Amino acid sequence: MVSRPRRSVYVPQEIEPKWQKAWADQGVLTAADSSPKPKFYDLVMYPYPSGDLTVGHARNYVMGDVLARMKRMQGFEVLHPFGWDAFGLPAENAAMKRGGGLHPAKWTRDNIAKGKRELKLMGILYDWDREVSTCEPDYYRWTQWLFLLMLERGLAYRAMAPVNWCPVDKTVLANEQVINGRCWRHPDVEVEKRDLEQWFLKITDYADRLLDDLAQLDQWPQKVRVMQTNWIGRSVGTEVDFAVDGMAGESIRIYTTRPDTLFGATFMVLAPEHPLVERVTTEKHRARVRDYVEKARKETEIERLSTEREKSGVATGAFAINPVNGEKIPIWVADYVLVTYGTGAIMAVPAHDERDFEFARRYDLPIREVIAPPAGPQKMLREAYLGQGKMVNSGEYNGLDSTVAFDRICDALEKKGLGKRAIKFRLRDWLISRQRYWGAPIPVVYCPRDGIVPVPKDQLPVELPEEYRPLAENPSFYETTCPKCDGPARRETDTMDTFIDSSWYFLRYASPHDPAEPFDSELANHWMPVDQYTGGVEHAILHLLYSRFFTKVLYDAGLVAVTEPFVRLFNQGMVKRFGQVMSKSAGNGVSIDELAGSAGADAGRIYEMFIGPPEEDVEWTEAGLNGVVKFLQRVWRLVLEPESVVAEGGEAGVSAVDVSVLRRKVAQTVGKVTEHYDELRFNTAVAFLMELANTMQDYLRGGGARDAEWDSAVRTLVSVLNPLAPHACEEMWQRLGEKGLIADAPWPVFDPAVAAEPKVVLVVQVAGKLRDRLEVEPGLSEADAVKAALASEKVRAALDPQGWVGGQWVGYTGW
RNA sequence: GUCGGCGUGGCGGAAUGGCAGACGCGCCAGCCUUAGGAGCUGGUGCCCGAAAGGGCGUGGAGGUUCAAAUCCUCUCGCCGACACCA
Repeated sequence: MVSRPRRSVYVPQEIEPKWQKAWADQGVLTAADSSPKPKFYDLVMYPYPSGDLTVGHARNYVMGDVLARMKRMQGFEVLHPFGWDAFGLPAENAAMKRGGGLHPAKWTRDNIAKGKRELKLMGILYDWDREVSTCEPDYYRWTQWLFLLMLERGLAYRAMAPVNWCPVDKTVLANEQVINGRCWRHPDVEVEKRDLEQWFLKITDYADRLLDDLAQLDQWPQKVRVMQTNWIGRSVGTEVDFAVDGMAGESIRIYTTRPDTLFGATFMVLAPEHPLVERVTTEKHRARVRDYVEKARKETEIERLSTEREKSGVATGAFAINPVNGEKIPIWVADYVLVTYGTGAIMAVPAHDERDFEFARRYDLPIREVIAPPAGPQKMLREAYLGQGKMVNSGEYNGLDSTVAFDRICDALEKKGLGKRAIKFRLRDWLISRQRYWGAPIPVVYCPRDGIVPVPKDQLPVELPEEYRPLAENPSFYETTCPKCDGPARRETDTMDTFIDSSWYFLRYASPHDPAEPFDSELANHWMPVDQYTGGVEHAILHLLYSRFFTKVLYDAGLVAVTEPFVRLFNQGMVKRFGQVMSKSAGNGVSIDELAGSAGADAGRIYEMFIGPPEEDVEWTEAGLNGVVKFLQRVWRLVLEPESVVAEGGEAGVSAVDVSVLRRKVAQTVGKVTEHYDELRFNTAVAFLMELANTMQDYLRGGGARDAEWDSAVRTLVSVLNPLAPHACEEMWQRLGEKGLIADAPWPVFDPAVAAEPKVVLVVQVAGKLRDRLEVEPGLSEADAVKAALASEKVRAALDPQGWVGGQWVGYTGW
């Protein structure tokens, strides 16, 4: 049965396509590079074109769109671009897994087309003229160019690195593709560790700046800044040389953050990969040490780094001399020491380090306390004491505070040339080589005569061959000539990590078609920095750290004027359904087509904003969506058919909303909604709009005239609702007889004088308890307020018999 | 283990030192009816009460304050990140 609307009813399907076309035809969100208006760069993290876009993914795009539309109405020239992180393992894997032999390029481009259509269906406006796709040669040409820039600046280098290797596929795997130590495609094949020469970027050169500049990012979530701080992991300590006993000239350099515990070192530990292991090991211990090192190398990274596991190690038979007291201490090899951090060797102070303590207990090594806790020396050493305290068992330093001894010991070591202060970072250089087809080829050539030769910039891009097959097995790709000597040479067959593609895409948007350079510096400097960057918290470290690194390198190269790319960062929550993150593959996704075909894109947009706080994960429900549909329908009627709102038979007794209340509510709503959109507090912004609609309805019911005041209220409601529900608002705007698009209409101006309440409620508390509420003039003096309060029967009753608390006025609320 | 976040009605949530529960969902009662997955009115934290009114109430226990969901200490629970970085 078809329900028969008696009035013109809001039918989203009839209006949404029409306005989407109008916006596209009029280029509504096309950003002009030269505009007298102030710029606003509104960016959302571009996605992998994985083809499973749902209303869940659309949520953060809607956030960006609401802001873009408001900023535009407020008179900003808004840059709101979109693009595709189209290269990389996810695209390639998906092509292999789901595409049934489909070429990654075809698969990717098809998904881009699908995704683009769906975003338009949601009414999200991007400047599609600026769309970038990282897998296209006119994009990755510049990714390669930037790699060469890194190379020129000494920031790209080759080095041996242990990597995860799948013996069946004959390829390196990303960490994410190693599941329980096995290849994701061959669950019965264990991944091997291999040493391979790989390309790295020297992000560690920028560790200090990446850390220090976090302080400027005061509009980033605290959480992300803390995560980056921890990831960079700056520590202050000392390097100390321990001579190897009986081996003249041989010494082991260690790094410690606690030189004050030097007297407590009772053994030393080398990482299994430490180059001195072979040399210091005595004949008697050689076989056991070799076994141990061999075993350690076979273990996966995950096993090696597990803190759960009991520590293991072997003695080398060698001894070292503690430089502060001449003591002979044994040298061990143990895999709890990492060759990649510090110097790959440590002095072990079991009394004051948990890990050394555990190891000493296991192998029955001595434990000597050298820092006494404030409560005095521990009689029974049951656990390591990590804090500061008075020095004991430390020769001339005894009795000093350990924080003082720290510096004295460092000074003494430096004077004798046995050590020096050092700063270490946890951050490692960025391994960017990927043995994959679907990526930007690293633009270098290996020449037997000239060695590593960069491909000249004017010969870029090094294009991916059409044929989908490993580059290292494709002679027509790798067989080439040396750009220097013209002799036969071999191309690099590794491609770049996709995080490189995404480390600069926000700059390409400034001049996406520039044929001569990655971006036009002048335009980049015009649009940068990004004013609002919205995306998932899963990129808190990787993408955001890499982008910051790239920006700083480009700043140093004089190509951009900013040192930080993103002024304000926002991490939105995920949309769940039936308790699980919404996705097509999980089978709980709501597609954008479904939404547009039922409740409509506008209701979907409002619902995505109203569903909960933007940073929280939220649960999608049909009931919640329905509530928003009803709200939109009510607005529709208020705006277009106010006569239908007043029920037949009059509305006597309806709470009176007179015109001054209406006028005030409208002004207050403008103020609050503007503020809350700006702060991305969309859920409460929607609530304010609902309140306004309720007030307007009450006004009509109470017999309010549909005069100029009403007309103004209606237009204001439509204007401030527009960023959330742009199709419906365009339609209402037109039907109201307004000329032009509401997308181009000016944003209502907040007038605090109109918004001010003529009367306020003075809430009187006595001894912390609410006693009365009085209607008073706003801004009345303290004395008058007290007087008014004391005039209240209820207040006086509360005061008696104890009297006025403290005998004085302390404050009031409800202003 | 370390760091961080979060605990508020039946539900999503609002309030960031000053009226707890805005707004919405759901539910209850009623109205209207073209009988709908529609619209409207009123109610809806808990307890006592016919009502007026009173008491209690933001995971728990203390504390600071005239005043605490909000600040502090401890504690329980859930979630997230990092996890041998010397």
